[in-house]
Amino acid sequence: MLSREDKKRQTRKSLMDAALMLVGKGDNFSSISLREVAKNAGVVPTSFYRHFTDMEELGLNLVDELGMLLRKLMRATRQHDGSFDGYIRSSIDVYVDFVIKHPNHFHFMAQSRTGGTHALRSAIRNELKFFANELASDIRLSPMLPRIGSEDLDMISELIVATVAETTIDILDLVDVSASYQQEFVKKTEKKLRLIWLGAGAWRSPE
Amino acid sequence: MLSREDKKRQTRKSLMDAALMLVGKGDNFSSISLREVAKNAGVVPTSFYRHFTDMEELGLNLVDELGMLLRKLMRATRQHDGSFDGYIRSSIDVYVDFVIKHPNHFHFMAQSRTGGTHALRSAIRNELKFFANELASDIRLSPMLPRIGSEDLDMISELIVATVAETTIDILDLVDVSASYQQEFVKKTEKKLRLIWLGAGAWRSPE
DNA sequence: TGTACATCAGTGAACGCGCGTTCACTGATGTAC
DNA sequence: TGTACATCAGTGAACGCGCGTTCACTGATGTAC
Repeated sequence: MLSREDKKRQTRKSLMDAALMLVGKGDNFSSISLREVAKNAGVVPTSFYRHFTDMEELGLNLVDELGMLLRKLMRATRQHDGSFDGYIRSSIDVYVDFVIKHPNHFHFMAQSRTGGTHALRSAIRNELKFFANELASDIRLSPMLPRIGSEDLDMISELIVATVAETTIDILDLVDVSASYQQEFVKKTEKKLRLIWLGAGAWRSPE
Repeated sequence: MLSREDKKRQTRKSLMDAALMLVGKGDNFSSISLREVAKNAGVVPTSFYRHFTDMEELGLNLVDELGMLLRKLMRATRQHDGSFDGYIRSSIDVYVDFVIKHPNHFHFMAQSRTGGTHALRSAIRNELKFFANELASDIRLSPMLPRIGSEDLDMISELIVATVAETTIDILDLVDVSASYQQEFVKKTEKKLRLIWLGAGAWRSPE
């Protein structure tokens, strides 16, 4: 038997999942109604208030969930086999699989990053900033770019994260497209990151 | 005296401007109501139907307007003074000024690219594709990257446009920030594009 | 273990409001002669 | 130039609907003794 607390957690999860499902279906998070969310969670509209004060608070909790996913993604990316040549390729493969596995979260992220309330936008910006910082740390600890200054490493990490973010928008629109086209897309993305990496290798920070 | 046709064009413009204004104010285009738009255009809601069948059609016309702006931007960017070293820097300056001058159109673009209806998203994707193609043509006609294959030039142009698009999101959030921070931001953006350009210079297309 | 009471997640009725859309209309502008 | 008619952008009333939010409630779970 579930405790009262467990049941509450479960309903809360249902509400968040219902919102994500509606986003995945094509609705914009900013125009999803509280009543629609409650209905899809199998609960009466007034129950919503037992969990969130409004849709924005639910959204902020979705950003937290997204943050946890991104951390999971980082761990997965770090478990590459050490061969540097395959590093970029395997990272992209991991990333594409990850986005395809959690499309709704990434739809929500892409949407709310540009179209959410101020609080939502800045919460998402923070997550992406964190991601870029982690990437910079990884590079810093590796022997890959020894000559780059710390500030420039941040710049490079931001550039990589931005490129990945742009790619994500395309991946999400790629769902209903042939497998061969998907493969071509992954190849092109790989080229873009290799080119950035080439530029980073040639980059000289001011002394 | 204005002709009936002129007056109609004027009202139509007011409706589109009203929608843009609401987007600039922070509302999401996908949750702006037809009635709100009509009210802000100084017209009764039913008048809306004399001009557009629904908000999506108005949005598609905003994309057309955006397209014209982007063409104007290209022309402005091409009028650089020929010195290559300053090319990237002056392009960025032109771009930042341009976004700051038309913030509402760019807010609309950023928002609807990820959060609009299918038709809106693909209309915007086409505009960006056109922009990238024009950029690729310019590079192709210049002596800047003679060794790059045509397909790879497309890839590089896409990468540049994607970076600019990401930057745009930041510029739009930069409005209420100190001028010195803005300057620092422009410098960082310049570095990113220089790094891509460095990578492109080192890139070797497969024979 | 059993009883009496407290907690509180979820209910259901009700509210006032703005929504998109319909319809018949008005009256200024445009056209034909 | 003047008259008679056609066009059509904009009006205003009306509709049914889903919205967010309030409120008093119910009844299962949890706690104290």
